[in-house]
Amino acid sequence: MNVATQIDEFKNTDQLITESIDFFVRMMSIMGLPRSVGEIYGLLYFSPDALSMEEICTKLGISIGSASQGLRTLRNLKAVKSLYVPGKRKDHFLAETEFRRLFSNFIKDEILPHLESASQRIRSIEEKTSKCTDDEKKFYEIRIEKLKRLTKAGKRLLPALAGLLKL
Amino acid sequence: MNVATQIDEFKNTDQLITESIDFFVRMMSIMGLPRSVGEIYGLLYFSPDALSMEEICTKLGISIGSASQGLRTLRNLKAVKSLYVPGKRKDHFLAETEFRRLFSNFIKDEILPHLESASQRIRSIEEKTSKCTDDEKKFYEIRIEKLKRLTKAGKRLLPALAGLLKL
DNA sequence: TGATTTTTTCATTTTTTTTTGAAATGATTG
DNA sequence: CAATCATTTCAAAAAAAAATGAAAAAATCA
Repeated sequence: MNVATQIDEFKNTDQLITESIDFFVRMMSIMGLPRSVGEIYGLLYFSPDALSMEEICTKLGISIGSASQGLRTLRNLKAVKSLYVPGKRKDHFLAETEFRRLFSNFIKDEILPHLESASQRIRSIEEKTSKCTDDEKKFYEIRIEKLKRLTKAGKRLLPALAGLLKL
Repeated sequence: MNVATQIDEFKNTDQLITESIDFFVRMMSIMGLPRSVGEIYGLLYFSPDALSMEEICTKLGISIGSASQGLRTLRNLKAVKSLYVPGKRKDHFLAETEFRRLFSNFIKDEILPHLESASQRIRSIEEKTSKCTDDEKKFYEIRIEKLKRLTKAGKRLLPALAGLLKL
């Protein structure tokens, strides 16, 4: 294999990783996660070998602080797992490729808590209608009912959504 | 009705609106929409009468720029409709309370376009594997297949999700 | 245990997003 | 059609979010 071919192949894998990073940066940003989180996951997703935090920093050109925080986020979502590599001291990370689990964790951690507190807030709104006139009450109660149905539907549908992702 | 009662009732409705704004600011922020958009929708959701932009600015203490931009966003999502009020020059706004439509517009406008461009990006990733060795190719192809299934499932499930929201 | 390496934390800086409001544009009225 | 009022636009300011990296903490080794 000559040098030119080596360079070609290097560039090729490199471009593939770049596209992967681009893909996941956008996907994670839809979920409201910072750029660095998408970059790390995108890098790991197409890495055959587990990478250390240092390698992640070097390859992505991000700080150790970002890498540490980003890996924590991904670990919490169960989107990466750390792997013991014999003879090496550093932790090594692999992408968890089951998106179903990733999304169900995202929904559980980031969305459902909001829906829970939403239910409380609706109850608090409901109390505030007690002193209204009957006409006002009627108007408010219809809207409150809609909010209740919305949160109920959300709590029911969102976890089901993750379950449907049989990939 | 004495003054004390009037004040009580004013405060009561006021608190109700405050809670409503709080509710929708959080909900819209899950969808990645700015605070002001949630504020406007929260105010309109519990307003029996259509409000002008000026009234919205005054009641929320936001600038006309924010109100104009926020109303545009909400109009695009079909989350508010403007109403002609006879004898008045200004436009007046009412909340659209069918959440199903609101979410399906959100998915259509904000999520599906990303999924479309994701499909293209996956194709681009696929091309980059052509020069890899067979072993590498095998590894990459499995992951690419997973990405394809993910975007396919997304395109199928997300619109269905909005349809299931029979409120 | 003490020395060395790795990881986390968090105050500070940088970047990005949102808001503001004055000027431009558009709409309505007499 | 000129005058007035309403709305949009957009450059600049303010606020919020994310990234940085040095210091602290934790883990590993000999």
